[in-house]
Amino acid sequence: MSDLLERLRGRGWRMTAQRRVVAEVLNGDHVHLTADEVHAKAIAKLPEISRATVYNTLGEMVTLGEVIEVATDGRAKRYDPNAHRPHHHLVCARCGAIRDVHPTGNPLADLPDQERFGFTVSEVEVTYRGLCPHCAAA
Amino acid sequence: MSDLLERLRGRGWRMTAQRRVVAEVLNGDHVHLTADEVHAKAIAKLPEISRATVYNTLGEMVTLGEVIEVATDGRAKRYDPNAHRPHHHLVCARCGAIRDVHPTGNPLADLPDQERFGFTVSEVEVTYRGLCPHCAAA
DNA sequence: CGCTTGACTTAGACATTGTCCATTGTAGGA
DNA sequence: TCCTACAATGGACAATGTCTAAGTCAAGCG
Ligand SMILES: [Mn+2]
Ligand SMILES: [Mn+2]
Ligand SMILES: [Zn+2]
Ligand SMILES: [Zn+2]
Repeated sequence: MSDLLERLRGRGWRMTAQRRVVAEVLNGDHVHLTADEVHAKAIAKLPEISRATVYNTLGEMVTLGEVIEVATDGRAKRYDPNAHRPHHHLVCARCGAIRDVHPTGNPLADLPDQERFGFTVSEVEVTYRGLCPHCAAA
Repeated sequence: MSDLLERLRGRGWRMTAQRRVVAEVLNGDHVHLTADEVHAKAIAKLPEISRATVYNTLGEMVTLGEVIEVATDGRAKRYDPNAHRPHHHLVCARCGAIRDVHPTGNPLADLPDQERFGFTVSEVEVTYRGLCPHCAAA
């Protein structure tokens, strides 16, 4: 079952049906759902779950570092349960499909000092864009 | 004056006071304003300019490739007049300050074939995050 | 077990960001 | 100067996200 759920239990969370369902919906690989997509899938399992609870629960998971917020387009944020293995994203410009990718090399090392403007740089986020096999064929 | 304005004129744009003002507001380096920030600055020069016109004009500039849309946070898109020199971004996680940066190396080359899942990858976008000198001092 | 209580959920109002449309205005050529 | 196609405007609407007041319930305790 859900690793995510186990970790949350271990953090002293009160276990409610709503939180269980949100965690279940987020289970899996290459999962990058918007809050409203999570809500829709959650409703299928627990019809009375509210939008506010989905937003609250996702926000808490992010705060705990168990879920990552990803903003690949200028639209809705996406929620990514793959929080414990650093990775980047490959996005289809046409259909929006998103895959986790693990580039070689360290982009942080590619930013020279004189390009840092005195910033303390701690993090880097890489988004590759292109066409997925299906969209490229069309 | 505005290079941007010159290029737009060259593309056969009808020159209106509104378009002139939007182009003026976007003039400069390291400029990454939201649509509503552009609107606020535009109003200071031309009080009757409407929000819809600012959105329209920005959208047209993006379509023409004279301005880039940047989505560094999950909030409002930002509009970047630096469209003719490829670059990436360095963002202060605290105050939101954004600088253009030019990393060495090519991140596209760092994505191995087996990490491409059959995608045709054409573009890569890198966002560095950290603290600007001012925020790091506080 | 069945209370108690503070944490959780809910519905819906509200905020922000962005899009669309019908109407009015005007830049630029004839 | 006049015409007209293109542009600007205000406001309705849509999508996403935040907040609050009131009701509900998980879980620790007697
Ligand atoms: Mn991911
Ligand atoms: Mn830029
Ligand atoms: Zn696709
Ligand atoms: Zn800062």
